[in-house]
This record gives sequence, C-alpha cells and structure tokens, in this order.
Amino acid sequence: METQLSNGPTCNNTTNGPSNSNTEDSKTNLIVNYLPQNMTQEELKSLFGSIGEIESCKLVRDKITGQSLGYGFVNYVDPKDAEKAINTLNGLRLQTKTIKVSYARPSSASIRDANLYVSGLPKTMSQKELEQLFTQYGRIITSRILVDQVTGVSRGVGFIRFDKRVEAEEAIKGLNGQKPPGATEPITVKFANNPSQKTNQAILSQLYQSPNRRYPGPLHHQAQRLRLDNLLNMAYGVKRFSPMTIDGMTSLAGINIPGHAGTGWCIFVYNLAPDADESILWQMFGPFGAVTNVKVIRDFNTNKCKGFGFVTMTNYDEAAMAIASLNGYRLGDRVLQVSFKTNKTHKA
DNA sequence: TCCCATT
Repeated sequence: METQLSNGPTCNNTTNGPSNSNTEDSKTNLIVNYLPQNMTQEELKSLFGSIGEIESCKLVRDKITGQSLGYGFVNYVDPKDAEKAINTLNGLRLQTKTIKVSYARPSSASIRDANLYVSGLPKTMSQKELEQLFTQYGRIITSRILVDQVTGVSRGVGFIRFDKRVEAEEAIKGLNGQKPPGATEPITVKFANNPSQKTNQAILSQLYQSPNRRYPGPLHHQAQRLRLDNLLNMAYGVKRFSPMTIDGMTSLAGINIPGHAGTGWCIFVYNLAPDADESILWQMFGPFGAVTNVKVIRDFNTNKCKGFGFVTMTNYDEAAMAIASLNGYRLGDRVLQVSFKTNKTHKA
C-alpha cells in the first residue's frame, strides 16, 4: 500500500510497501521528511498529536550545531493513528516544503550512508527514468532530480537513496562512468556528501563573502566581531536574537536568518459563501489560539466574497490544531477546505 | 555539480 499524495515534482514516495517486516514497530513508527528548517520538535508533536496519542516523537538535529536536519520520527500508540497520519499529513505543504510521511524502516546500520549523488545526467531524463536506471540494483527509497529554480529545467544532477548501503555500492560499480541508454555522455555515480557537514561551510562562506570582507583571516573591528558572534550563535542555535539586536546590526542586512518564522502562520480558507465576512473567520479560528489577522477576499465590483479568505495565527501548534479541526468543517451548506497557505496562486 | 531518510 503505497501512499502517493502530491509531494512535489522531484520527490517520490517509493517507500515502505507491505514487504517490510511486520513488527508492531513498523506499524506505529513514522518518519517525517522535508520539514521546514524552523520547525521544532514541539511543533512536530503538536501537528501529529492532532491525529492521535503519540508514544514518542523526535526531531533529528545535527549533533554539533543543533540545527534541524529536516526530518523526524513520530511513534503512535495506535497503528490506526499512524495510518491516519500518513493519509492526512503526507503531502502537507508547510512554508516552502511539502512534507513526506511514511512508515519508518527498522533502524539498522545497513541502511545508513545509502544515498548516491548522480551527475552528468541527460537534461531530458525524468525522475522515473532515473529510477528505472537504478532499480535493478536494489530497493529505491527516494529519488530526486535537481532543477533550475527559475526555468524548472533539469540540472543534470540528482540523488538516489537505496534501502541498503550494499545496494548503493553495487549501483556505483554498475553505473559510474556508464552511458545511460540513448545518452551521449557517461554519468558519474558516487556516494553523496554527508548532509551535516555542509552547514558549517555555508556559514563560513556567508562570513567571508559579506561586502566588507571577502578574504579569510582574523577579524579586527568590533562590528565584525559582533557579526561573527551573531552568525555563529544563529548558526549553532545557541540563542535567538531579538529583532532589536538584529536591527542594530546594519551589517547583517541581506542575510537570511534561519529559524525566523516571519509574521505568523498564514492559513488558507476555501469555499466560503459569497456573503461571508471577517467575523465568521474570527469566530471559527479564535477559539484555537492567537489570531492576528483575518481577511475575506472580495470581488472589487460586487463586494461579494470570492470564496476564500486568509487567517494569520501566531503559534504553529494552534494553527495546526485549527486546520486539523476546521478542514472539512461544514459551514452552512458548504464544506470548508482549510490548510496552510501555499505559494501557489489561487485563481478566482 | 550535493537533494536535508534512521532516532
């Protein structure tokens, strides 16, 4: 039973069919991938706790920096709740991410370091074709082709994660330096970099590529020292800086602050009646927690609601609870659709 | 040339 909800064009769900060992663990323990960088373990627990009772929950963090690695585990008490979580939360879009929810495989050393980096792919090769090339070597857990953010065209590089490391090793032996069918150039297949090593390099390049300082070396000025301290603190998650501190650091302008959630969590409410007004949104969402803004989108000429609106809530867990409770809610003769707002444009 | 899938 494969779960195939929309999970982005370059992300598959080739995971955990019924061929897995049927231990109790495999039926209650879920892995959650592609979490937003700023999501905390408590928020993860809140979101999944809205489905049913959680036995344990863990957000995986970098051992050194404490930064979220973007995935976590949720272990339910009841296998039915685990199944329900997959059915209702897989493919959920949070900020820029589309989360993936699937059964966790039993933990073992043999499944670690099974991720391959593939380059030199024909630009025309699809994700499915990439999988077809690699599937002879083992069970593919995830595959991905990187695309140019602007044009959407393949960059000719991608990833294949196998179930077992030995499968990945065999794929390297079999495919590295080989030409895929119809291709003119050979591809390179090697183990992917360890994701946790990357964070530090990104921080260093931020430090050294800031406008006043392009070369590595000792820091002399007070402003630069402060900037270094702040960057390290932010990067290593030691503390969060108040907006005041950040405003005072003009040299920080242009640097994206990890973990900054913005003004709140925007919720998209669809299928409102033409005569809906703001008060109904306050009434519906207010009981779940702090609501800072509501808006009903209206037609400029008729002043009638165009069928949707937005609600901004301060706290993630309250927003998640409101969504879990109000999505599918019957308002009059209409069934509402409630979700976190996406970046998609909603045409009227 | 590197996508955050094993607590």
